Amino acid sequence: MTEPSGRRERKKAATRQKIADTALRLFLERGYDEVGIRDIAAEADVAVTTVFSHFASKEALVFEQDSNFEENLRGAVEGREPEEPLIPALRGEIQALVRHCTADSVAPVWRMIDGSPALREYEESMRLRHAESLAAAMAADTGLGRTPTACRAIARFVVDAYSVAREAADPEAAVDEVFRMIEAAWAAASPAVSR
Amino acid sequence: MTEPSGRRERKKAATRQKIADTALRLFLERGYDEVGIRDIAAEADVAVTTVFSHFASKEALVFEQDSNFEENLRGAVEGREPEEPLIPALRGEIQALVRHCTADSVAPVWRMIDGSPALREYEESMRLRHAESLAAAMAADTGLGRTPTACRAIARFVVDAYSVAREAADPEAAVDEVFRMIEAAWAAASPAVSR
DNA sequence: CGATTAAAAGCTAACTGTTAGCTTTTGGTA
DNA sequence: TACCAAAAGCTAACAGTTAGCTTTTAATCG
Repeated sequence: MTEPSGRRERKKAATRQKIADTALRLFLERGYDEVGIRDIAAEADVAVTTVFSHFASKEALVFEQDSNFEENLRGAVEGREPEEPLIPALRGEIQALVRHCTADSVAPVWRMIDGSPALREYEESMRLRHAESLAAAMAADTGLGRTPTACRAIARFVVDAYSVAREAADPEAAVDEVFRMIEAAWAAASPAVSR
Repeated sequence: MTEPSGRRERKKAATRQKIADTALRLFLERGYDEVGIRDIAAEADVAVTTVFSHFASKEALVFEQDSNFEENLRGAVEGREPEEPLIPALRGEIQALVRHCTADSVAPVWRMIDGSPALREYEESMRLRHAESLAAAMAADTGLGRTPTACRAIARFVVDAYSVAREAADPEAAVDEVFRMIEAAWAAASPAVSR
């Protein structure tokens, strides 16, 4: 029960990275559906079980870096200045995320995702988990003065904004458009307005 | 290319029904994860391939009757009186659907669904398809005067209302609460208000 | 240093949902 | 009756995933 001095963790991380890199490369070369787990394992020179000890599923191989989506959203709620309004903070976060996924450097990856129903489904259900986490963060902020139901609804709306924007012709404008709607919904959920 | 006189279709429907009934019974008896497709096929006395010729997946066996969710939503948009406002019509539909799934008679089924991550995911992705269909119906109604992006967003919000309400303590009140927010969002998407 | 422990990786073999390919049965029609 | 096409069946496989067990190896301790 002492501090591990690093090499083990580094090797583990290296293995993980090698698997992710190999998988992504093969996916882009041959197409997601054309690459099996056994192919990835062979090419990365690891056992199949090792792949699954690092990634929960085949789809997870594609979204390995996006684990900070959730954190970022929660952070936008928890780490904002006192009296800084919530919705614009969230809009900023979503705007940044949308900008990030529409960047040219990752375009092939997103084209692949859009082309695979399995990956689209996986992404949506991932976003749902993010929405639940966001709702929890909002519900924990007592200063907001909204019901848990309103928080859950807004959290979903925010994640919807991301999804809708990604398939819009002008994603950044779409984020603004949807957030104007969310702002209104948020205002309508204020206790002063309801009834 | 003549009119089939019925028996064939009746037998087919009977087979389908028998499979669905058997599956649901086994699921409720033993739990969703404890029942395999091969078990269902054996108990219903059909081949495994027959199960899949009637249902696209194991999860679909659970949601066999819910195919009208989509129709109902589309119908609420397309089949309403001229000048009848959209949002209340949709609220009525969602309210009816929520009431339907919280009825005592189907409670065990929904308890089962809530207990299985696979089923919850499947349901959510089903609802997403419904939202897309709803968005298309809304976009087709030229009288609404909203952008396609706004339609897509509202369609998702409406489906969110259903999901949020289902997990709320008082589902029907939650529908009303979320729809007050949706109403505001819809108003904010009006061309007159944007900017 | 050598002994020990536990994490990480490997191997094999299976399970489960799903599909392809082909044959048999059966209702409907000419 | 002969024939057609839909429905159902059978076998075998594929692909993702997991369980069970063994081997390697980084880190710790006597």
